[in-house]
Amino acid sequence: MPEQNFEVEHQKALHNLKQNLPDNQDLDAMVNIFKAFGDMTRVKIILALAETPLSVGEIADTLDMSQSSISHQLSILKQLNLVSNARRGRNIHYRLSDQHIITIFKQTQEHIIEDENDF
Amino acid sequence: MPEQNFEVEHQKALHNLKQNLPDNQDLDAMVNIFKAFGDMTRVKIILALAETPLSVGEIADTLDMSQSSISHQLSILKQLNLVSNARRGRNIHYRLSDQHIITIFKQTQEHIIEDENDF
DNA sequence: TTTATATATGAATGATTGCTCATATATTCA
DNA sequence: TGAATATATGAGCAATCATTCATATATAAA
Repeated sequence: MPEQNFEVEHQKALHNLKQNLPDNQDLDAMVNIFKAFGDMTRVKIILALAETPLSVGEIADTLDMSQSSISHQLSILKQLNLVSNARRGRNIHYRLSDQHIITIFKQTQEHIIEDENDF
Repeated sequence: MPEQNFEVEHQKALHNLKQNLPDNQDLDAMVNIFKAFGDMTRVKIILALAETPLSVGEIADTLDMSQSSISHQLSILKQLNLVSNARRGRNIHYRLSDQHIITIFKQTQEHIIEDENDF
């Protein structure tokens, strides 16, 4: 009876899930990063910074958005350690903190592409 | 003058960025997926489904949340093709659509872990 | 067919969020 | 030092969102 075997395995997995509920605190950090990625402005900022470090003004100019708006978003990205900044002359240049970010984006693109092929 | 060289390269990159603005339509799909990942309930659902397919009721029970709430969230995940479903007896079982999702989560965990090591 | 069970769905609501506007802070230049 | 420039920040507002509650739908069991 393979059908019953499946059911037994399923019940075991279900029981394990209830015991091993994923830790809220660890997941929180992940959820916050995904929240940061879940906004078009921030994604565009990240993609721009993937090409070259940029000042706040350059980003605002490139994305055709207000300085204030960009500054607000950068402070969110900075708080999450997704970007870092340093003064350069009279500007402040931002850069990506690490390359994982781009890997995550690429991985997501692949999911989307596979999806499109389903039709 | 390496300093000026840097500046020239930077100006080139900046100019390219303005011409090659990332395509809104493509990015939209990505942003929507990240939005889906940017919620604790949905992340927990996904992590649970990574272990085994589950019915709506089983998910609600495992996460200790209302059936309605879980059902609403599942419909969001389904619309994005992140999960699929199929009737099994009197229940409806949900499963992850593809394994990319877990890869993305793991990649994000690695970013977080590297971050913690900075202190 | 009637009843029970599982899931889906729509409206309402409180909370979160992204932008704008005004203004504060900080650094450079004259 | 004083003026100009670049960035940051706080309050306010409209829009989005996650949950709840009530109820509809659909399948299975009796």
